[in-house]
Amino acid sequence: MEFGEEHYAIEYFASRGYRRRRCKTCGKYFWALVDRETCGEAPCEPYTFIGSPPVDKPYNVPEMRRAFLGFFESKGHRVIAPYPVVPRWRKDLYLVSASIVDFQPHVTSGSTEPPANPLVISQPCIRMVDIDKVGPTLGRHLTIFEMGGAHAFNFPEKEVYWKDRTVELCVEFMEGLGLREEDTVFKEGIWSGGGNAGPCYEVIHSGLEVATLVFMNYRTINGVLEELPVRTVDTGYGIERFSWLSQGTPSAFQVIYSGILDKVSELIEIPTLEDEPFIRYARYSAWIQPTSSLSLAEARRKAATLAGVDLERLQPVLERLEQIYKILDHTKSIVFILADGVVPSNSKVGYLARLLLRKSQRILELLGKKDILPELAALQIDYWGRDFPRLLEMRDEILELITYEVKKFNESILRGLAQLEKELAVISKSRREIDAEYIAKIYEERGLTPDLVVSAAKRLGIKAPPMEEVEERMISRHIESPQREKEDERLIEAAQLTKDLPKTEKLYYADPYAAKFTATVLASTPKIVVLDRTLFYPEGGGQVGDTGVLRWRGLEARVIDTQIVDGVIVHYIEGDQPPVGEVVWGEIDYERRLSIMRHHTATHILIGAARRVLGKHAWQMGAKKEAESARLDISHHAPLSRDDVLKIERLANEVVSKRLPVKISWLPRSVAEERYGFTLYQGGEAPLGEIRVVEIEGWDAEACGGTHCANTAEVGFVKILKVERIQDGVVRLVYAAGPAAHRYVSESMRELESRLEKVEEELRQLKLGYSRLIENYQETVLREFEHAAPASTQKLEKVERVVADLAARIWSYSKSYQKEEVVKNTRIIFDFRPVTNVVYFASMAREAIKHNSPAAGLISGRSKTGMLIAAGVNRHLSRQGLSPKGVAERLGAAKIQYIDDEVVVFEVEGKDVRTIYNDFKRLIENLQSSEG
RNA sequence: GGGCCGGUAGAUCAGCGGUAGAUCACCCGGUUUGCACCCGGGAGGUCGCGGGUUCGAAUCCCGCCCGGUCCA
Repeated sequence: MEFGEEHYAIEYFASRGYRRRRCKTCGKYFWALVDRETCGEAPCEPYTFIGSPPVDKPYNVPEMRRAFLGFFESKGHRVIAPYPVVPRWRKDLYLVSASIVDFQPHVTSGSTEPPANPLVISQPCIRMVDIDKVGPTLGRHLTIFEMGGAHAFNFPEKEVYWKDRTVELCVEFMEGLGLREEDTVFKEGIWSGGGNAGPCYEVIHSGLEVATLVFMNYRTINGVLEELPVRTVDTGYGIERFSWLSQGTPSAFQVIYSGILDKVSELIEIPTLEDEPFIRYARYSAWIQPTSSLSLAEARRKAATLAGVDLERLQPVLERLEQIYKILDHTKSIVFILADGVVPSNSKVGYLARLLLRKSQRILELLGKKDILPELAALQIDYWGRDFPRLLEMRDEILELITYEVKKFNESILRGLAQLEKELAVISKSRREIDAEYIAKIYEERGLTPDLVVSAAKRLGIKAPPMEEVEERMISRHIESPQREKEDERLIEAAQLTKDLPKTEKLYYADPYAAKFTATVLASTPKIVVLDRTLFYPEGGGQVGDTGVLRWRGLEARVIDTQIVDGVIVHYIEGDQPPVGEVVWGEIDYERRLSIMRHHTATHILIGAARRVLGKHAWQMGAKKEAESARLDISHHAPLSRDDVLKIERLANEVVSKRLPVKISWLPRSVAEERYGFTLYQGGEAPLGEIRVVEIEGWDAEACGGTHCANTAEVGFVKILKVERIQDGVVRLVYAAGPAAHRYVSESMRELESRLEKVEEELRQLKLGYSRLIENYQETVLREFEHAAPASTQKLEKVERVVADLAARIWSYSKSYQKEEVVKNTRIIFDFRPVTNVVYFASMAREAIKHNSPAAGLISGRSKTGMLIAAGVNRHLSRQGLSPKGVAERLGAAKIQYIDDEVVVFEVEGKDVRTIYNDFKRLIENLQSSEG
């Protein structure tokens, strides 16, 4: 693409006496007041501002920003507050890379009014493309910079200004700084992007490109230029570059970060360079342009040679400085990105945040300062937060995310290194060398940077290829063809049918509670029906399409799904096919729709709750609202704790019970953004035109096209059913609302109950089995015990102890005794045991009465001669006058086998168990009543 | 969204077509009691899930799930 001279030869230049020339070095055309052979842009010429700034006085970045905004404000532009660096209003970009991005595509396409016209903004922009050049080029490349954008949008009915005025304003602004017009060069250029294109001027001063003036007035359709209805003046003034120009320091970083450099140097030593050679080198730094055929080292050497400085002497200090510059730049980018609620992850913008963090952390580790990243970030937040308050608002969250991410990174590296060393140990036995391919593979698989792999290899005495070769290898691995997107076949079919049809009238917005309507059939196939108007909500914004029925002349079609194609709503049907022109009577599945609405409103309630519980970094990453349940994906770095979930659920239900009205309003985009902020775009980019804002007052406001309850109370009840981590940095909540929630809760309770019953039964069986097992063992021991009479007293005592211990265990584990009842205040415990033994029974009785209240125990068993009984009376009970001896007498003991303070074991004859128990019980009852 | 790597005992990992292993942690015994002790013994595994190939699959193939990583 090329634009002829006529696109650049403007009235302004003619009247001022500018001439068009061609640069001897780069061959590009430029316009200038005075005769010159080259365009003047480095590297056609070296920088001339370094060491001798052409601006009246030094400006730091905030000062230059104020000067810029102030100038254009005085020229009738309204100052607009900067937008976030993460463009949630569009999905084709991860980061805002230019000020015009703020107004694309809605304003530049003409579908929305700009917030002001003309307007001026200083927009922080982030570009990752030149990340590897940041540092060595001394500030010409940055990942984050402020683009001073003066924009005018020219509509057919309203012209604001075009090329002449744009150039005039530029010249005037620069002259205000003391930059003489004679030294300024306007280089012809072409700008294109996003299907739009136009001519532009690159504004050069003292070798540096300080601004670009773009005139966006074409779109390219199949390579052919076509005029746009809205012609946009898109100017970008490099705020940092103007500041640099005004101070003439060797590097731009000295200017940009002057406000924090002192504090940074307390954390990490920043070397100083002998001024003279560094200034000379810096003037030629534009020659540092590493490409695939020119390595960074070679580019640096070239600049040093041209500057006539000894690179060998400069290099060690220079390299350290470059690393520090990188850190300064990257940490600023990080805090801006994180301030907009990005959570580092392994995909999309989260990955870019992670990339910056990891690159920074690696450099710090190489510099021996692996712990200071959060502190550096804090310095950046506190400094830039003065001009961008949202950094301060997010301070704690940003630092938390950074600390967490660094921790994860360290773990990942450690894990990777352990693995690598093992592998290398094997390699060292045979080959004793690794190749670039291997190093690249390790980086891709485990994230270990080449320098880590090489140094690990060297420790083991393995040869590694030079870095250049590795870098080349890594670049070449990524030249792969992009994937083609699969289109939904159903939608293709629908698109053909709907191509020439008018947009469907959406009845569901007027009254989301309406269920019945009539409409005329505009098109139909056996599978698809298009009506002139409909109540059926088409799938969109994560809300599923409606189902229902269409009826006419006694015929019927079941609507199984609803979709929208370019504004035309398509009903997918089963059954009869309505002819075109037929008036049909439609009814949506009302209960289903109501449930979906409850789920949709619940989703808005939940995202508000999540942001309050987890932090402002919690953004909606996706959502789906169906009839049975809904799900919401939110960005969050850590797994959700049970407590987090409970809090979110509780907050959500509080909002439900507060009966907050859900208000719907249609607002111009800029008004909505100003009123509600960019959290509007939870659901991603909003369609062009006015924004439909769904607001739960004091809680949540989102751009949303879905159908909602009129009041949060209708949601009824929100229950989170499941929480899962679906991706690094993203957690998913699955939940249900209203009757659907009730169904889930009651079903799961029923299931829980039946499972509990099973478990209890199993436990009972297990205990029984266990006690039976012990008892069997017991029997063996007891037999031995009985036959051991002639053995030594010592041995006998030992066996007795074992028996007593076992009895206690059986008692405490099984607790499966026959009966427990409380008579007045006394607990009576009764058990029957198949195995009889005096010691065993005594222990059992003793266990039975271990309570902090009056308790009596009765253990009985059938012995060879009759019944063996053990009775226990604990001290709480014996205080009331009942002694073991007394019990034995009253129960008719034939022979006392054992007795102590608490327990008595005796034999009885001719009585059954029931009688003995009743006697025992009466004994205690009488005792009580006589006491009372 | 795509590519690559991985998922085997509580932890870290080996095994990669023919009876599931090592180290640490755990339990028992001994030894020691200046401190990642040592010695002997032991318990612990639907080899992520599902399907296929095979006489035979942790191992090969396909699909899914989970984790890591790189890229957009």
